[in-house]
Amino acid sequence: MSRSASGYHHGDLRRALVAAGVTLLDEQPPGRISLREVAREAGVSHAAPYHHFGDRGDLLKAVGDECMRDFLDRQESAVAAENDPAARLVALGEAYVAYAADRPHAFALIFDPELCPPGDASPERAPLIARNEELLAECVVAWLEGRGEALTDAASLAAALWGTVHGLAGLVSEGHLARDQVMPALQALVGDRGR
Amino acid sequence: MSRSASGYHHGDLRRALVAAGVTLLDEQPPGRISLREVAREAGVSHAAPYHHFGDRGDLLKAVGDECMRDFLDRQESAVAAENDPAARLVALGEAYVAYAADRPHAFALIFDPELCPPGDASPERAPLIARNEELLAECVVAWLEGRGEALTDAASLAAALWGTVHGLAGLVSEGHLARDQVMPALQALVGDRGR
DNA sequence: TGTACATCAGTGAACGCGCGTTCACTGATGTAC
DNA sequence: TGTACATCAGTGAACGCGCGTTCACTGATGTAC
Repeated sequence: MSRSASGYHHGDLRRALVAAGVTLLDEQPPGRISLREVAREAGVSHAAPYHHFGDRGDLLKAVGDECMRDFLDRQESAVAAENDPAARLVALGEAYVAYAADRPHAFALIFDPELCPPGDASPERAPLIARNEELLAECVVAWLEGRGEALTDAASLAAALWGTVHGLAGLVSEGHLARDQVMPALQALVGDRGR
Repeated sequence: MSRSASGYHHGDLRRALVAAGVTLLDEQPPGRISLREVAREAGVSHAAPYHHFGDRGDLLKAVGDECMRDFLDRQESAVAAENDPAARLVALGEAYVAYAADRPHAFALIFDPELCPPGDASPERAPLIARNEELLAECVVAWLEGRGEALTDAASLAAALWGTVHGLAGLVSEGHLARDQVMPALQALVGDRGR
């Protein structure tokens, strides 16, 4: 069996390195994670990663892709767990903010314009980004329909609400807002206020 | 005249170093700005800053304070230029986003939890933060009053709208949203939609 | 007005450090015969 | 089944770099007499 569990030499070092990077993000901001430290965490020499990634930037991009996958999965699950359109929208926001609060450095990496420039997303990542925008748009449209409102500004409203959840996520993960202020804030905006 | 224009030795190196730091933020993210580079930019030896700041962190905090001052000033001016409550609120948001778009690295420094931890703001900075939150709260309350709405959730709504402008600012400065999508987004949220 | 002295902002050499990257190598694996 | 060979993932030494910080110093300024 040529591709057994412990595979060629290491098994699947590429995957192990990405996992090590994700682990390191528990403790440190992405800008401070070095290629050498990732290799150390994976139990491998500091030159080994060069057999799987072009350079430090490529490695961190792959780590960012992995985080993005997780981030999107959590939003999908949260939305799927609710039926009412307003509740689905709020659930998406809550999941978005919860990820940033739980994994602030992973969240920072996903949106870091230097390490993960949105301009040239990898072929792995581009569909995840597209799907995330689609998911939000679906939630916003369903919510407007449920309220019997016109869909004229749906796109602008989706942009504004993306801003809201993104900003609340940033403020919480940066320590400017307490996590328990988030739900009331979302409810105040999406709730019955402007019936 | 003992405290003349070119003062003691350098004049006012402390101020010059902060200004140099602000200049460097035009080109580089805060995490990559070194104390040595700031000294170089100010035309002084790399040991000189230690006569004015305890370490690199203190220097960057002072740079962050200066940026915060500028950031707040722009919001104050934008709000003062409008009379209608809704227009004032939108103007605040626009100024907030415009700052992030024009000076993304300065914006990042202001909110960087490592370099400018919100927990221990300097005596210079704390009142600026307080004033900024007050300014936003004033605008939200006036806007609600103008619409004849109750002020019950004013605080939560202010938090949500802070999230919105903060998030739009982040998304624009990180390259996920085009700047010209911001005004329509703000209008869609604050405009007449939910009359 | 002149002189001796104290102050202290800025200098430049030096330190130790971790980093990204390169490179010749090694040795385990898979393949051909 | 056994042997010779090719492949290539991982190694460890080495490189040059910029960094933060320390330290003895220097020299211009301000002050006391």
